[in-house]
Amino acid sequence: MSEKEVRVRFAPSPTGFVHVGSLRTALFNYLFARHFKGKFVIRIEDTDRTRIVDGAVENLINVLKKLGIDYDEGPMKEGDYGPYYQSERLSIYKKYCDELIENGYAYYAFETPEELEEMKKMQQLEGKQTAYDRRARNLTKEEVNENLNSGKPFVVRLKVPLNQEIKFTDAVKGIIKFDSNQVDDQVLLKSDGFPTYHLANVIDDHEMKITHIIRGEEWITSVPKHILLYNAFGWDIPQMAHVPLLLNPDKSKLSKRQGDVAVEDFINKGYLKEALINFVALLGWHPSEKDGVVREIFSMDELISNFTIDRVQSSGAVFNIDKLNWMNNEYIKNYDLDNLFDLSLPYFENSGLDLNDTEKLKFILNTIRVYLDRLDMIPEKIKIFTKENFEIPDEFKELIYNENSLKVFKTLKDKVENSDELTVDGFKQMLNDTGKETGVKGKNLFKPVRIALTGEEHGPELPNIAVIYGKEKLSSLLSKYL
RNA sequence: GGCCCCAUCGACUAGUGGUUAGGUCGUCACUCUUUCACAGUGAAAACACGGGUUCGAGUCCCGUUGGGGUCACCA
Repeated sequence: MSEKEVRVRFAPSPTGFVHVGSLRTALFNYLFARHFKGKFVIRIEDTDRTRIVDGAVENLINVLKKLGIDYDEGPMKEGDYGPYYQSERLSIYKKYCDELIENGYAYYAFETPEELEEMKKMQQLEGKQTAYDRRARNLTKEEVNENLNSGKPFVVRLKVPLNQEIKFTDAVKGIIKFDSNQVDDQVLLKSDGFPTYHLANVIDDHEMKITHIIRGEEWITSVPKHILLYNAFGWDIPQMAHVPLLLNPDKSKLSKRQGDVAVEDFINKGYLKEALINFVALLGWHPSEKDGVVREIFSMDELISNFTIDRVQSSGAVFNIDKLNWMNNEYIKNYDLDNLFDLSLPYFENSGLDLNDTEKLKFILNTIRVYLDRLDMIPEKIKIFTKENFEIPDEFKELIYNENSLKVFKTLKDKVENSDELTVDGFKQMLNDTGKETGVKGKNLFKPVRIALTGEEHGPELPNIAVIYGKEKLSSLLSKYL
């Protein structure tokens, strides 16, 4: 057996946003290709003209790019096996489809959608399984020609051989068998001249020399049709790998009904690409634990070097947003501050803070990053630095308006005003000195100061807040209570 | 319902015949921090069930139950 170059493909249909399930499939394909130094192809499955959404392809490529998933061949990146839009390959499908008919592997059918609907209804009424009853197989050559010549709309259907066992080995599921009698005479070519997924996908995967098909588990039941087609053409069947589904918390197939599924939404909410990739990769896949070392955080390069199909889980994985949040926070805490700042800047807009004062903004970001699960939590977390003329909540009034606190505010204010530049350590020192000089300590020292400065009981480190405020604001706030 | 797939803590998973069944998220407690968070330590928490095979099954086989997917001129 000669070593063939690994070629995998991600074959989405351009119907709009990018589903996280699609992202996971794309990622697995990408990781697999990169791991084996092969090629990652993107092919657009746009054979359903009714579902095409403008700009969907651009959006898709864009999202993948944003997340660091690049491809070798596909839209806007022509390779040796294009075109990569199925809608531009119609003549190829036509050619092969004719071949199938000629060799008796497929046949013309002329039922109208209404007739089919009627048939289905009858089957349901009789309590039978609904499936095409293969009636057009009985048409004589003459009848077929007559229909064709009269311009009657037609489809081409797969002529499924009866009483056969169809068997294949899936790289993640193992051996899977089907009874051919259960397989529908699937439509291969629609009446509008476009192929269905089944025909197009088999032809393209062959023509594009795809070696491994990595896709979602929902495709398993259509594999027999594909195998029949490969056999009819006399082609080699690529290695199949059906990866488990991503699930809602209730274990049903991950859907929009139960929360966000659009990758765009996650990006907009301020999930970092590293976190998204890391998290999604770990849904249904996990490297073996080498020497008992267990890890959760992986860079893209580490994912690539570790990724193999045999480590893919065979059962579905619930999309656990809590863990994503944790992981995103891990990345936010450890990210290079300058890079994180670039990503964060949009979230500082309309905050009232001076966007040109990057040093200050970075300092603020650095003090609040530990609280951020997502970048879009920034506005909420920086409110504390910008609010004006806040009221002291009733429950804290007693703590603020008393003799001790008065002493503290007064002393601290003097120190602040007499200081040179305000620093974290400097303010810490002032606070300590204030405690010593006034005799107020512990909770009675820190809590009133915090509340006087922020109006809130909890928040970031006091000295950081002081530095962010600056001398002027600090002393004017303190003055209010004197 | 037919067909197909799946089954380890609430979730993600490690485990490939001999383990006190390990880790991560989440939960709870304690420590640290004169706040919250972070960090650290610890706790509760799982092999769906029933039969085999075997000296020995979470690991292999069969069945049951449960969950999921799919049954289009959509992908």
